[in-house]
Amino acid sequence: MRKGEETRVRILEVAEAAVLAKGFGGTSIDELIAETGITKSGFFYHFRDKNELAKALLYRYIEADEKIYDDIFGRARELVDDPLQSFLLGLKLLSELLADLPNGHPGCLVATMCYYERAFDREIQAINREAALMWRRRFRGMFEEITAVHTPREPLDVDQLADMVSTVVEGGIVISKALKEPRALADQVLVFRTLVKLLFHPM
Amino acid sequence: MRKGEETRVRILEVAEAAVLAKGFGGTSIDELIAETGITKSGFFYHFRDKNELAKALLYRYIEADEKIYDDIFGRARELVDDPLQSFLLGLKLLSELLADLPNGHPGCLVATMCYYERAFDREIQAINREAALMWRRRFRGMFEEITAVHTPREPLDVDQLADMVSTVVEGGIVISKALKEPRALADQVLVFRTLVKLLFHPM
DNA sequence: GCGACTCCTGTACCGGCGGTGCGGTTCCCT
DNA sequence: AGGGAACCGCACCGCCGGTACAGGAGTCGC
Repeated sequence: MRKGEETRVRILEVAEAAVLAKGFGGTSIDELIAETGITKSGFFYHFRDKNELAKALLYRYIEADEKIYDDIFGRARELVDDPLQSFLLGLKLLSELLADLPNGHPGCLVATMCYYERAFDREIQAINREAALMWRRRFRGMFEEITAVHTPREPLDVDQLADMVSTVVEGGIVISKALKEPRALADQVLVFRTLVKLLFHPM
Repeated sequence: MRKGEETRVRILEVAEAAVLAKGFGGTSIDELIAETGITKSGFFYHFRDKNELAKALLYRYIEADEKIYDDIFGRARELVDDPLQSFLLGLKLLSELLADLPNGHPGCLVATMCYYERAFDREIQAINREAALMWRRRFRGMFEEITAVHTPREPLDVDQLADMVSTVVEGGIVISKALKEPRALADQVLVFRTLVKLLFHPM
């Protein structure tokens, strides 16, 4: 890794923590450069403006997020053959991972950007939309495999069912933060897991 | 209503729309007073600082939110005797209400404040927590009534089940905003409704 | 060894924003 | 007529995002 790349990553790390804690508008560049140990000029060498910082943060976050899902559900796929059982195991692993976060989930950058909407340019909104669509595609694929083997007790649109995974995670993060109960998120994932299990439970 | 109260409410209305659209940090006081047609001094006559504006916004929002839930689930309770059927009807009515919002759900202020955390004082965090607990109490009451009559096919904690309603709404809002599909929120509520129906479906 | 490029630092400056302070002024209520 | 509620007007502060530009240290190929 080149030296410039190192600095860039360091800025992004500091910025991600700050943005998730205080929101994007609540995070000042002065504060970021103080903690990173560079100057303002240095910051603007790496990012044209705050908007470009947001973009870089989002890309980084989504990439890491995708990797986590790849790992968890990939491992679940290896361990269990049946797509339903594999998905349920994946949710269990996800729940455990979320429960093990020391200070609770730090928050989702996609959600943060959603609640900042008009202050950003269209490109960021497009990235955000693409992230949500990636989640949808991922879980729709799983539900398609499941419905190929198991008949749901009630007919449900696979896209909507897939979105429900994201909904539960995003909603769980909000409720968890509001309640100041870090466990809540992991619990919500488990409740959803039980409901999915019931949906495909043989008559 | 006194004249001062009128102005105060007008500021709050303008502020709520702006905050939900651009986040709290992205909303400037100058912008609020321009749209409200008062001066900066006038604004600070009503609110000591931006923090107090946030508090007033939250109180107002939560009150309106509670009223909506009271109306919807109160009406559902009148129309149907069985607590399960009544709750399912309530979710249906809620879904319809959400689907009829012309530009989609404007966003939840509680969630906005969650993603702004450390920038606010403890009081606001406490109000936020209280809002989430109010939701929990409301829906736990309903699930207790339901479980008194119907046996769930899987044992689930009533608090966690109650939180699931808030989770689906909050998560649905985020996903809906990210996808730029206003329908998504209403659909997620309906998917949740189907899952609850299955949970209490007789064997 | 030289030039070019990367990766910054330093300094100066701008306008917007949150916020303070304080001296009016208008209008309604008693 | 007096007083408080509900503002207006204006001056001022420090922080923040952003611009502009000059310069310097290290690295690389030639």
